[in-house]
Parts: sequence; structure tokens; C-alpha cells
Amino acid sequence: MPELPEVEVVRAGLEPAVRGARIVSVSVLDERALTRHRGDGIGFEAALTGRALRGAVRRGKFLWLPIAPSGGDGPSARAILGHLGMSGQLLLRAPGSPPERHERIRFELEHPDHGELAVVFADQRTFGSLAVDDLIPTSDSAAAGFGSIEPLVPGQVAHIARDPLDPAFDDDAFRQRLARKDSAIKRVLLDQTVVSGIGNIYADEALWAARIHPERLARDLPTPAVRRLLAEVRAVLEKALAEGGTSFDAQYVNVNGQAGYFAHSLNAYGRTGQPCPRCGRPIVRVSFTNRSSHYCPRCQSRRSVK
DNA sequence: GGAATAACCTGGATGC
DNA sequence: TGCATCCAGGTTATTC
Repeated sequence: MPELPEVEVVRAGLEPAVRGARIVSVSVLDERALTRHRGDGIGFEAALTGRALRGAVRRGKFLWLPIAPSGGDGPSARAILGHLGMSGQLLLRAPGSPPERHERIRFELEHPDHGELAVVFADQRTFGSLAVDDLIPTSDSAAAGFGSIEPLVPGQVAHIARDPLDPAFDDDAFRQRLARKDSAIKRVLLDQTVVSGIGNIYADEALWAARIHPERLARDLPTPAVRRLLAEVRAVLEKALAEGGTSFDAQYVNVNGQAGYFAHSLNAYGRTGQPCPRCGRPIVRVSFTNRSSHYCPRCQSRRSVK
């Protein structure tokens, strides 16, 4: 389940491989991997073949590879936009390597320093997708995301909020947004237009660390609780990033196909019935908007939040 | 306009 | 052993 740390691991792995590389060929094997693309597979291949890439950028769970303009100079006008969904993988492979299981799209690249290589987009559940999208100015004129200094963001990502690790993330604006939200705090944490990069795993972990019940109304949280929550969100994301992300199965791996280790550090998510690491009371799991929420009923009281 | 819900999808786990 | 059912969950369109 790729959330911010997992996508950042992928971005960091792709960056040196794609920066300055030229796309020699593109093979769309399954057009379901282009649900975000306005056009068909043939058009996708034609739009990218022969073009050069400038790097890898991420905002929240979205990442994109800016495409150099045909002249080579000036700002990029378009990018390859990607979202991994639930089970998407971007893998670096040797040119002509055997097809991956669930391989959907393959790029053959020529890099001035690394030579020939392949970037493979594989996706078991086909919730992820790639697209060619136009870049537009960011609403706040700040750099679009991690890995870029340009204030240009794919149009499909313009509505996505900045993530808590982004230097341009506005803590006060986030707090004010929460104060107007008549929804459970966990639902708000999962709303990518409010704060991006957080999914079910890290929402549960951050709420556990901040001792906040997932069904507390966002607007009822006092300012100190919001500050504590933001601090714990950042701490959880940074720790997961340092450990290479969370892998429960083969659904999340880095660009080399390796799993992350953060699953060993989880305190609440997926630990139903196991003792809370803080107080020892069993972690409970409740159904929550077609999802699961895991929390400690003692540490995360529905009332006493300060 | 804001909030809640359903649908998309595949494969592993579980129960019979 | 084989079949049916459930579950995982990010995003978005639809509904309320």
C-alpha cells in the first residue's frame, strides 16, 4: 500500500536513473494502466518516444517525471504522471529483461552515464496508472514537490494538498482547515486535498502516537492536539522513510524489488488483539468507511484530548 | 458546498 | 481438492 514513504523511496530510486535519460521506446501492454491518460496507448507511446526526462518529482502519493521540451531548454511543459494505487510498482530492470508479473507498461531508456536500462510499471490490482499530463503553475508559486525546484505541477495533481514533509506545508492553514471540518479526524487525514501522503497505515500510526481517537471530530481538536498530531505524522513518515517503507507482502517494493522494514515498527495498524505497546490493552479494529481503523481504546480515548 | 458512499480490481486467506 | 466468499485500500464519481 504505497503511501508517502513508499512513493518517496521509489522516487529517490528512479531519480538518478531517469534524469537526463532519453526514452528509446515505450510498450503499453495493458491500457488499464492508462486510466489517468487522456488518450490511448498508441498516443501515449507516440508522445514519449524519443523524449528526454529531467528527473523525478513527488507530491504526496503522486510522482511525475518532467519531460524536456523538444528544444532542450526552458521549463518542462509536460510530464509522465504516475500513481501507484494499491499495488503499483516502478522497477528498474536491465534492457530486454523478462516480463514482470503484472507488467503493464515498459520504457526502454538510454542514459548518458548508465547506458541502457528499462523502467517497468507493474500493477497487480490495476488501481495505479500513468499518464502524460500538462504542467501548470503551482497556486502558491512554491516548488511543486520533493525533487523539483520548479513551481510546476501536473494538472491532475493541482488539487492535491502539500504533504507534511514539504517545506511549503502551512501548519496554520492546516489547523484552520481542521477547525472547519465536520468529519472524523481520520477521514480528514485521508483526504488528500487537506493533507497529502497519508494512507490508512500511517493515519492509524500517527493517531495512536498522538493519543487521538480516529473518530474524534476534526473541528473539536484543540490546537495543542493538532500540533501534536502533525508532529507525530511527521515522525511516523520520517521513520518509515528511513526504514524503506512498509511492506506486508510483495505489493510494495522499491525500484530494485526490495521490501521495506517499517512493518516491524507498527504500533497499532494490523495489530488487532495484540497488546498496546504503551498500556498493554489489546488493540481493537473497527470498520471505518470501507476501511479498517486500529487503535488503543485506553490510550486513545474518544473524549479526553488536550 | 460539504460529507458520505459505492465502485473500480486482483489475489491471498478462509470456510465449507 | 475445488469452489465461493471475504478482505485489503487510494481515488473519484455519484448521491445525499
